[in-house]
Amino acid sequence: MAVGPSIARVWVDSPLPQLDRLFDYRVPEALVGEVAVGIRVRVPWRSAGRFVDAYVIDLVDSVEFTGILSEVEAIVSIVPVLAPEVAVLARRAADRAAGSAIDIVRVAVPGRQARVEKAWLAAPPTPYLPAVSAVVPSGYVAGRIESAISDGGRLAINAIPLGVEVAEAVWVGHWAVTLAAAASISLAAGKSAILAVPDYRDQEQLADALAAILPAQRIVRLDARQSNPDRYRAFLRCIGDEALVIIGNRSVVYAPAKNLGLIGLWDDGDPLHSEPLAPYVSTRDAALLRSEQQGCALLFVGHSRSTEVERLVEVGWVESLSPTPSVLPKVIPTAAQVSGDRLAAQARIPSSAWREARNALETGPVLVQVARPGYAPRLACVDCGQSARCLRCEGPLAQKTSRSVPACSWCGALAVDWHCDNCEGTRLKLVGADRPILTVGPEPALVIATRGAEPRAAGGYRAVLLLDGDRMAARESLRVGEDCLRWWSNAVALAARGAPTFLVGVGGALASALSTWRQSDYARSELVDRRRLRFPPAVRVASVTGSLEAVSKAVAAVSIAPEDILGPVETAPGAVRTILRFDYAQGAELATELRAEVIRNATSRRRSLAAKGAPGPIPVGLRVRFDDVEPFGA
DNA sequence: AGCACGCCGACT
DNA sequence: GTCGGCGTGCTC
Repeated sequence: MAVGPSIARVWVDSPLPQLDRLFDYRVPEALVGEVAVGIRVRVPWRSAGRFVDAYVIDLVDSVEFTGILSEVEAIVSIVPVLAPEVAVLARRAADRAAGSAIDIVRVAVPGRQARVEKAWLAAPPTPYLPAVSAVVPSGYVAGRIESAISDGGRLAINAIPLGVEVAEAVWVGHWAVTLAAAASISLAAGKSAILAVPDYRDQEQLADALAAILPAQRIVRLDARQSNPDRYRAFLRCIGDEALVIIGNRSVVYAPAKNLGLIGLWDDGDPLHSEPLAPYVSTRDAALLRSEQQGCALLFVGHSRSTEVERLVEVGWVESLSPTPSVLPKVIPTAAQVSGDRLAAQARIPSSAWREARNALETGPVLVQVARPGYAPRLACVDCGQSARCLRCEGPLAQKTSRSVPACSWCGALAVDWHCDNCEGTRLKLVGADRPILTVGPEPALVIATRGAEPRAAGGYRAVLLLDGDRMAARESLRVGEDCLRWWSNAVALAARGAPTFLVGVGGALASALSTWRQSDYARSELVDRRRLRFPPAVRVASVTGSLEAVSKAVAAVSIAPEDILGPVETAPGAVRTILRFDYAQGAELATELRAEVIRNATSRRRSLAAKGAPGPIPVGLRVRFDDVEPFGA
């Protein structure tokens, strides 16, 4: 007779903070041996006939709880979707952020799809997968990346700003090749790898780079763009015995990877890596926690360096690695000398840049990066749809405002008497953002793209113009410098080897950091400033939001003194926000105390049902957000 | 969230 | 006496 542990300890699937702990249920005779750690079950809740979903976190023989235990009602699925190490990670990440573990689990585990699950369970257990041979990463000191992966090391890798042809006419950034090679090393050693990228376009590149060196059966995509069945199917593939490389956007960091050997993050400074759902744990922080917990390697790869990673380098947690030999792209800041050409001066483009871009356009694609709103809609011929070009210099036409006469973004010439050079049409229309273009060919083309949405060009662009640098740099934000450097650096990396990039209208430290390609130095000096000003990531911050009474009460209840209490300021009608500024060493304790306040607020808050007739202010709960940089304009 | 428990004002 | 108001507390 099979006897198993008879008590299941579960996390119930509820957003209520006061329920974020283990609840014990007896495993009925009929389910002993079937109820397993990591599976979803259904348990009775509060009163007869009511149930909630729950995850089995532990199976034990005895329990401290002295009341009467209820029994597990039913098994939702026998698949252990919440791996023990992911449960531990969820607990630790939630604790650090004063949030609920189940909120992390909700991000980590996709919804069940019965049909998909049935097919997966019916499939033969782990078909044999082709072996993987390790690919040596190119462009870095021999053995450095390899040893980091085998020793569970942590590196901040400066990516090589070039494109690589990984298959016939398939070009990707060198960064993708580096991460793919790293994954192959891990897989060859029998360990899985998780690679997280900020967005879909990056994921495409990474998938291309991986496909070139790994069997398709070893690659799993797990991202938010997938349909629920696709996502669940991909998720289930991770729960096997074979080492896989799992790629996706931020939630992929919680994938149930078998025998995890490596976590790689591309462009950790991209705001898409920050989680908009409570408890707002960024991919970077989750990766740091998980790599430490599981002893796996951790690679941050980027063309520029975030201040957060630079801080980790300075405290010695992460080691910086630059390409050997160094690769220096040709970046020409053109802040001071504005063109002598009268018309080009109007558009504030130096004539040298203007001339080179024009010449480059004879031989191949040219990229023009513009700031997000304003310029972005392109002008096209009403009749044939071709993009409108300047009659004088072939530059892109744009409208400053909806009322203004279209003008050339390069030479400034007004597009009066314009005609289409394709069909001789004379009318222009604004074309909104049509489907995003991911790639362009090697033939001459003028590509105008908003920052962060630049297509990659086969063989690289012959010239790159960073047109709205001054506009981007003028934004009022704590992170404006590192953001600009990231946007520009990523665009620079799309240029062909030796092709020029012109940074228009920007000077100073930012321009020299870009032209000398020393983003780490910039991050370091930025961090010096943040230390002086006591801004994150030199210090940590947490925001506390809610009604004035709730926030005041919570802040007053904190026993340890943060360095600073800023606010409260009104952020919405009836809601205020206070910011606590504190040292890293205080983080854990502060999180614990604020968490207790959130729970206290949730359990004591009562709506005045008397005011039914009069719709009073919407009652707001107490919300705590750690490392919230939004108040700093990020 | 819901839902039961519990302790004070007008009632068959 | 007791029916029922909704503030308070709990969920294994």
